[in-house]
Amino acid sequence: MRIMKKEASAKDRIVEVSAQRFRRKGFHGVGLSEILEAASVPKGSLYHHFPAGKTDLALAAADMASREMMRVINESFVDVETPEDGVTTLCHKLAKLFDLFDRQDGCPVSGILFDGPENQVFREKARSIFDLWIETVAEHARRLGYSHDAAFALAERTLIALEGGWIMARARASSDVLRRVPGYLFGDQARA
Amino acid sequence: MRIMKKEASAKDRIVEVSAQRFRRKGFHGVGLSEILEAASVPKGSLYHHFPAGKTDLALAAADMASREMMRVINESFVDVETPEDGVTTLCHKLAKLFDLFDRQDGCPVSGILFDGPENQVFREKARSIFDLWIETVAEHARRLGYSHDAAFALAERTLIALEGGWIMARARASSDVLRRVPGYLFGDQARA
DNA sequence: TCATGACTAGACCGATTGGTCTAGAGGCGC
DNA sequence: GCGCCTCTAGACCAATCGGTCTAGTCATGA
Repeated sequence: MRIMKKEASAKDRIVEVSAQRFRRKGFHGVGLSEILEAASVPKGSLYHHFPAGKTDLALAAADMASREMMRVINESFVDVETPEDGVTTLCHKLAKLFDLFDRQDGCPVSGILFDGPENQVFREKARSIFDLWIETVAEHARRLGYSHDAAFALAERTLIALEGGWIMARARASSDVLRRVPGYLFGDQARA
Repeated sequence: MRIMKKEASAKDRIVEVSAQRFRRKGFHGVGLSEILEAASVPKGSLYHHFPAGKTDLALAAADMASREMMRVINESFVDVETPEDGVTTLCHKLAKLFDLFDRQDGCPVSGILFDGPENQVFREKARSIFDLWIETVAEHARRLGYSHDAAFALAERTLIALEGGWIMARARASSDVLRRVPGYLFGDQARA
């Protein structure tokens, strides 16, 4: 077993690069050769760490992306007094991240898992990750006083809007629409 | 020039099959061979009608999908008295369509155009199609009494929620969430 | 010090990819 | 009948795909 990781293990490098590339071009849009070259890892290493190949890699990349998203969600709810404030912060954080990645990247989960093989496994993975995100937001809302059902509704509403906003942002190569999401979720300007 | 189209021209068949397959598996997830076989069209015909090959095909498929979406939008606003009613009908129509296609298909535009080549053309196409949809919904809202800005906000809000809801529906292989969208857009249950 | 196992390295493979090219089928105007 | 032109038909191509396999490196534990 390896004791010291010099900088980042080959395994970690592969997963990170994969997540990055999949996010931008989707599962089938990236070849293993591109990933391996960018990660400076030979093919043998890939199949040592991920015996099932590209499929394993995609699942691992999705997991990593999910963990990052969880971190962003939880950070957004630190020191806020209302769920609305937390959700608003979350939207702005994601907008900032979107800008950081050249305004080109989509949601990692949908990018990785929806154009994959017809594989039921991929769909199920996407479902469980989305549910995890929703449940996490909902828990914060409950902690801040929302009822069980209202918290779930707020959380699902939020993630729907974020995913949709993400798509729009990508089409326009602009994060503006993501920043408008809190207004759409909570604003009262909805009436004529 | 051809006078009579027997059933559907080879060109139309290719586009239709392409749109169908791209929706489910994304641009890179489908091979030309699969499309050609399903459409019963030889390779020569494809490159006669679409000299630029798969790229042309994707753009044509996106256009066709967009036209279908426009039809659904316009149908949803026939004989309704408020924009809210139209949007609600639209959500339910899309949910029904989603069920019709085995609960597996994503939004055609994002599926076709986001995992395509890095190509700026694809992104721009996605943008213009989404803008068209939003503007169409907005026009209906204005016709039904909304102010210019309020109509745009409602329309953008709606399409964001629909795109996001579509993703969630796909992950869960269930259209339930799409049917909840109107409640999320207009309901007053948002408070704790 | 040597054997072991984790990991690297990349040559190699068949299959499939998108794309090109030539040949010919068939309807139309003359 | 003839020539034209649109469209069909599919053989063919290089490139790339994901995946396998063998050889070798290297740190570790006995």
